[in-house]
Amino acid sequence: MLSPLTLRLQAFTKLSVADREAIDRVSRSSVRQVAARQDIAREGDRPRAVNLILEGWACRYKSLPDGRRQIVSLFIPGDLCDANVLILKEMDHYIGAITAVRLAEIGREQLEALTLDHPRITQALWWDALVTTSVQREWTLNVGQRDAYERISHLLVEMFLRLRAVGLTTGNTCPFPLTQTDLADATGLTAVHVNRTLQDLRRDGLIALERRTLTIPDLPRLKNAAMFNDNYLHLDHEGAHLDAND
Amino acid sequence: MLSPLTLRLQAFTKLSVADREAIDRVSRSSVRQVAARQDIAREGDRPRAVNLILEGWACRYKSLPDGRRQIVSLFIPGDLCDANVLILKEMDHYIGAITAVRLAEIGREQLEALTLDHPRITQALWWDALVTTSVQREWTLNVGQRDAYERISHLLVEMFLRLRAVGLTTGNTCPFPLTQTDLADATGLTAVHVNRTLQDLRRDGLIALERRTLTIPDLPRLKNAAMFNDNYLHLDHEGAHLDAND
DNA sequence: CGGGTAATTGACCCGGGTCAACAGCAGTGG
DNA sequence: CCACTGCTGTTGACCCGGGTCAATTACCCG
Repeated sequence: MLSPLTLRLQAFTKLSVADREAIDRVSRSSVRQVAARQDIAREGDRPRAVNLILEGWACRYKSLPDGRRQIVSLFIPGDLCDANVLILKEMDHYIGAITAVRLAEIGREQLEALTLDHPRITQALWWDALVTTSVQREWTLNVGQRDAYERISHLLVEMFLRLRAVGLTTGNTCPFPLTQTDLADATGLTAVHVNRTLQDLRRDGLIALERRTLTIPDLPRLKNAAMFNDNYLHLDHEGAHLDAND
Repeated sequence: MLSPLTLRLQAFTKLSVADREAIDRVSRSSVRQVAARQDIAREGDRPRAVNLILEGWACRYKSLPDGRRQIVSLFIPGDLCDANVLILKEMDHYIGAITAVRLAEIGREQLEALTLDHPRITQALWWDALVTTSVQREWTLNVGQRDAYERISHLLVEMFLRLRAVGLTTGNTCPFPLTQTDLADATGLTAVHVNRTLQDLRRDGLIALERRTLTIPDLPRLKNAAMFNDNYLHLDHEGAHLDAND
């Protein structure tokens, strides 16, 4: 049973036993529990640590002075919410817990030790950072060009695939704790319209979504509706040439 | 006269003479000229080099199967269009020239040599990558939450500030080579609506824009209209503690 | 001067927003 | 066990920001 972070990084490269143990050690170091709907970090804070999500869902969000709010990223177990990798002086966004969250705070020294001793992990963390940015670009496309039906479909497919990559799906089902208001904030729609669009998706047999559980009866069909191209997730084991030989 | 990249990185940290010379050397290594409106890199390509823009404007864009197109980033002199820093296997987006562009292709070996010998540059490149991602998040917010008037204002302010940081403004004026169609693709609006909104901005005395030249008579007022918060550009010399001591 | 790209305008329409009421359900305390 | 509270989801009526379509009008460049 591998940790979610290990599973995630292995989408890029196979890690050695020593690599995996190092990750496990770091994951157990400084664990923090955050209640649902609480902020994990605030805009204006000085970044203190990289947060590794161990359990639960979180998000990155930004807001405008008049209260409009945009969720710009979602985090699931195995995701690093790089609090800007300790280079930037000040957070320019919030990180908030959606469900109750268990996370590991990885300090600067630990991170440096980890990367110094484990070049494959360093590479894998780079991969992780690049993929995160790539996802952010896809979100810009999503919000900028897709209509409501495509946009919500796209988000659902993305989360399903990301959850599957860390072993958190069961068949064609996965947990989906976002409220319709959250979905609205993530897609740039209103909660009312999200509600109506979800009903359309259900009517068309593309999804079932109830009690915070999402079922996708026919993934290719939903992908199609979303114009989903998974190249931006870079899940195809691209660092194979670096694989540990054990 | 410092190169745009040096100027840009100095927003983060002061570089030593040796650092600057190393950057200059790399900037002169493998220079390529691309005509306006040509692609610099294509989706599906294997990334070959990091492209450093020396002159002209370029953009990163993604498109949907039915032709809808989203410009997700703009590049000006001094910007690195990391072609995924050579870790990812395949480009998930296009890079296109807006004007004629002169760029330097920085290969893997050169990049490694540069960072190995110049730790301050390594830090500065990290800063650059983080800021790029931060800008991407702000674009998601922009397209997701701001209305047309705010959205276009925001883009204009951002580009003005970025140009100013690399010495390419003159007073309250800067070059602005985007067509209204480009602006539309970058903001998720239609060209028709961009046209009408620009007229509103002109009527309100917030901008003058003609012959590819932008003038901002009252920057604070335009910032205000855009709900612009420049924290996401991280231009405040945050790596001061690393400054070269010469 | 001709041809092509970019900007502009008008008429009309629609996806999605707004407002407001209400229903379902979980948790909480008595 | 029940009443209360508050969040989440749902629905209807109506409206508006921005899209669509199509026709002109600059403008640029060879």
